[in-house]
Order: sequence, then structure tokens, then C-alpha cells
Amino acid sequence: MPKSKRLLEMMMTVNRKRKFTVKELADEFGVSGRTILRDLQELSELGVPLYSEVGPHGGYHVLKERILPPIAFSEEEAVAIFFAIQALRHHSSLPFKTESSSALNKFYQFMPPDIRERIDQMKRRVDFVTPKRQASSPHLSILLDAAIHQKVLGITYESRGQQSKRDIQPIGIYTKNGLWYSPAYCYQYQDFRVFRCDRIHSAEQSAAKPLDLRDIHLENRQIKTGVDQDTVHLFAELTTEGVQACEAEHWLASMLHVRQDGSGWLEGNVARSDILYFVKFLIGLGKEVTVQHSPEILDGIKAYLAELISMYAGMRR
Amino acid sequence: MPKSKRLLEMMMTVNRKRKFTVKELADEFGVSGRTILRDLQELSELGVPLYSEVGPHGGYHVLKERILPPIAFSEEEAVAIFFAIQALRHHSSLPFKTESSSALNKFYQFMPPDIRERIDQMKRRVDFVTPKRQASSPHLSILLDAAIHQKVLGITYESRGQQSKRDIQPIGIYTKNGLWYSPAYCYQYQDFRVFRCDRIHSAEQSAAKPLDLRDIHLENRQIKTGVDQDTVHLFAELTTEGVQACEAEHWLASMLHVRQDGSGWLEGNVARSDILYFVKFLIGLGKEVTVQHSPEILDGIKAYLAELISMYAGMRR
DNA sequence: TTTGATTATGACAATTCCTGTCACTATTAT
DNA sequence: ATAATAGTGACAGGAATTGTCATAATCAAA
Repeated sequence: MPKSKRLLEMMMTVNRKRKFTVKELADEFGVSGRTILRDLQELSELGVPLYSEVGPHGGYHVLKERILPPIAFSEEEAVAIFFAIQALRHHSSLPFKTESSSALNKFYQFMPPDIRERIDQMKRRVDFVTPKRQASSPHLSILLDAAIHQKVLGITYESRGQQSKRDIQPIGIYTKNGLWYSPAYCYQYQDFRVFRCDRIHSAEQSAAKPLDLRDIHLENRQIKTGVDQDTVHLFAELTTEGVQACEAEHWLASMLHVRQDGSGWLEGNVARSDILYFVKFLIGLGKEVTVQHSPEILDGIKAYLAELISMYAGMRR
Repeated sequence: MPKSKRLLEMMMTVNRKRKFTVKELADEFGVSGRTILRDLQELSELGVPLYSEVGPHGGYHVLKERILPPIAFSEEEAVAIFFAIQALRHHSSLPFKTESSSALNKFYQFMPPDIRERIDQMKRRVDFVTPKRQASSPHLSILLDAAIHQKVLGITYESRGQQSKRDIQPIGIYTKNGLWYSPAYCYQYQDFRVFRCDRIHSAEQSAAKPLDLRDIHLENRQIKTGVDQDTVHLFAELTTEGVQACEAEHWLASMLHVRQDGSGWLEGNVARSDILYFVKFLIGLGKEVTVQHSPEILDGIKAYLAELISMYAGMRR
């Protein structure tokens, strides 16, 4: 293999295995150790952050910085990526430790000048606004880690002005409108709840034995939750605008069906305990939804509407 | 210069000048044209999308795909970038032509397997939700282009259900809560206005002479709009839960006031044209809100509730 | 039509550079 | 101590790279 190709491949190999010895590479590439040493020095000069230790169990490391091989991005893609990263900056809390600005700088640095110029022109003309909240969510990393590795957390949670202790097992986190939320199984309620992350005042790993929720994640959680519960069947017709409103609600994804023309319907099972929640939500959709089933839900809606009417009727204008 | 370094440098040179001839490069690198030809063929084999034309005015092109030189990103940075791009996908319209999913795929493709694995684990556990509210905004590119290059656009704009023709000179675009907006100078009003991009039904370059707004951009426009709009006063008492629900709606931030005990109230001016929107929203809050003012809003609520009631009453269970 | 600019390809000798080997040294875990 | 590891320098042989020349093909413009 010619050297130029070997170097490129070595770049990737070295990034795959982050720890390796000279001999390993020598065998893999079919060249002598001396050559590998020379190559590694060249990679080093090219900016690959290598670090070596002598002695048994020694060898080469790639420092935490990894080299991305040359990627072919179109101009449009590069610009899009730039603004994607820039949009991230607006979030006051993120589940990653990084300051995304460092990634942004590097990316910008490496752009060819003409793309840089294009970005400069656009920078002050395009923005992705995420409302800045005072509320920061310091426990995102822990929550995410618990969701990935199936751990139970003991948290102190503030709801309705009161602090309470809970044991929860998160299934993920998401941000919406500048706030972070974590759907999780709550051991106190013995059911799934959504927690607002800025209301979580402390979070620690708990010794409790976790459930197996590996198959439950953000996209399918609504399906799984109610399997063994007492449920009623929901069927509701949606106008185009109703569909759009529902699309913004993550937890409805599994119930939402969309037709070609933009309209659609909601169909699925609702836990009896959630009926009131659904009732309120469906009322919020106003005339964009026509609930056809089940009777329980319809009754709930009518009852709630009646209460509202009487509440507003009693009010002087 | 050894070949391996020359190739890497050539990769970048070739991306800088997107059009070049063999002789140019030969001079620049101090090697013969024959060598350059051989090198270019190698670059081609390495994936750089080169295209050549013979004859006078011929030469080499790089196709729109550009090669990004190897960049050193830390693991955290790489993960952050991945999710930044993924978050972009939620936007129904973007001012770039790209499908951001192609960028996402490439990026993912080139990640070392261990980072890929980490991303896989996180993919279904983290989400950046952008509400998909309304119809898409097809004219973003034109608006952005006009903002950058100081052009005047003739648009047809829908406001309060009526279409009107306007000449505007955009100073930028931004997205907030799933909708795109463009602050612009409106020649009809002779003042700055913010336009909702999905309400812009057509946009064409106009021959009108543009103003010099180069120094006005998203960050420094203080010149605000809407002070002179026709508004009504809203005052509504909120329960603790009502407060929490409102906190999730960032567009309410300026109206929302919270008491120590967690309850609060909404107070502020609402444009007449927005009353219906507020009515629907307030109904969605159910009993967590007590609207006390203004009469127009209360009437709106009662009317809408009455419609809902009759809609559901007409339904057989 | 001719001319000149351009890419494209092949052959070959000159030469550069790359590579392996060997002989060392230094460090460190066991 | 011993073995495993990195690191350096020198050198000869071999492999890859390079320049030159010859030759084609294409195309724009004079």
C-alpha cells in the first residue's frame, strides 16, 4: 500500500481503537515497526493528538480529541451544520458536558474562506430562538445516563409548591420551548409521569432494583405504559390544524395517524387514570377535533365543559 | 514536499479555489504538470468530486460537494454536533436548500464505531422538540437573500384573514416556537414590522430602490413594532398548575407573573387579532385559570365554549 | 481553418523517498 | 532481573515518485 493511503487509513484505524501498540499496527498494515513509528510521528505533525507511554501495558493513546476523517459536505450542508450548532448555544442547559462554542469555532476555522464569508453574511440575519429561561436544569446528564443504563434515581421534586422525594427511572429527556422534561417511571405512583427537569432539585443514584425498561423510549412510551392497565379506547377525528397541534405533542406520536390531505385521527388506548388529562387536552384542541369514542371520554368532555360554562357564566362581565 | 503532505494540502487548495487548471497547481506546488495530473486522479479516487473540461476556458472543477479537511473534535463535541443536526430536522422549513438528513447521515457514517454506539444509545433518549405548528414557510431563502443583499421584495401578505400587497426590505429571519418571522422595513407603513413567514404567500424581487439597512440586523434592531396596534387588556388568575402550564409557553413570558406560593396571574395587552388564539389557549387551561378581564376575551371564551357544547351535545354516545 | 489552451495517457530513466534491519537507549510493570 | 514497550540513528536496497517527451483529443476563438 502506498504511504499516502496508509496514512489516511491509519488516521481512521487509530481513531477506532483508541489504544494500540506499534506492533499491533505493524501487523495490521504489514509494515515494519520502524515504519509505523515514522508514520505516527507524521500523523502527530498533522495534528492527530497522540500520546505514548513506554513499558509493559504502555502503548499509544489518542487523546480525547478525535480526528474526523475528511468528509465531503456540500456547501449547503456545511452551512446547515454551522447553524445547527449555533442554535444549540441558545440552550441554557445541555445533557452534554461540552461548551458547544468550541465545536462551532473549530468548524468555522476549517471552512474554506468562501463558505466562511457566506456564514458571516448570514450570521446576523438568521437566528434560531430558544426562549431563555432562568430555570437551569443541572441534572440532565444524570437523568440521561440513568435512562441509557437503566438506573433508578432518588430525586427531590418540587410540584405544586411542595417538595417531595421520589424514586424514578427515567426513559429519556427532551426539551420543548426552552424547558427540559423527563418522562420516567415513578415508583411512588407506580406509573409513568413526566417530570420537569428544572423542578428536580437533587438527583442521586438509588440502590433500588431497576425495572427492565430498555424497550421503552421517547418514541414508543405511550404504547407500553398502559398495557396491563384498565384502559378505554379513544378515537378522535382531527382537522389539519388539529393534526399540527398534535404533532407538537410528543407523547401522542403513537396514536396519531395522518392522511395524505393533512387531516388525521387519534386512535389508541387511554388509561382510565389519564382520562381527565386527555379530556383537558382534547378540549384544548377546540373544534379541531371531533371525539367519536369512547363514551367515557365524551362524558368527561361534556362534564368538564359544563363546569367551565357554569364557571364563566357566574362571572360578571 | 513529500507526496503525502502535498495531497492533503492539495485537498484544501482545491477546495479553496473551486476552479483551477493543472498548470496553476503545478506552479503553486512546484511540481510538474504530469505529477499534478497523477495527484488529481488520486484525490478523485479518495472521494474528492473532481470534474474536468478540456479546451480553452476548461480546467478542473470541484463539484458542489466540498471536502472538509480532517478536523479534531472531542467526543463530546461530536455528539453535540450530531444532536444539533438532528434538532434541525424538526423544522418544517429551513432557509437552506439542504435536506439536513443527508448531512446527518454522512456525519454518522464517518464516526468511529464507539461514538456511533454512544449516539445510538442516546438517540431515543434525547430529543429537541420544535412544535410543528403551521404551514411551512416556502419563501425563507428569498427573504434571507434579500436581507443579506439589501433587496426590496414585493410580497402578498395575509393578516387578519385579508391578503394585501406590500413592499418590504427584510433585515433577517428567525424562528421561534416553530414559526418563522422576518423583521423588515415595510414601505407601506414606512416603519419596521415583523412578518410571519408562513403568512407570506408570494415574494418577488421588486425594482424599488432599497434603503441602506446594512447596519441593521437581528441583534441590534431596537425599533420595535406593534405599539400602535389595537389591543385589549387581559387579566387572568392562575392556579399553581396553571402557572406551570403557562411557563411552558414562552410567548407568554412577558405576561406571566408568579407569586411566592406558586400561583400567579397573566396580565398584558392582546392584539385584537390574537383574541381567538388566546381564547383557545385559555380554554385549554381549563379550571386552572380564571379570566377576569377583558370583556371581549370573556365573551370569546363563552362563545367558543357554547359552540363546543353544542358540538358535543349533538353527538350520540 | 488554424492556432493555442487545455486535459489525458503512456513509456522510461533519474532520482527521491520509503522501508526494513540492526544496534542501540530509555522507561516501567511484574 | 526480565520482558515489554517506545524512541533514535544509520544505511543500503528497493519501491515509488517524478520529470520529460511524445502523442491524442477537444474546443474556443481568431
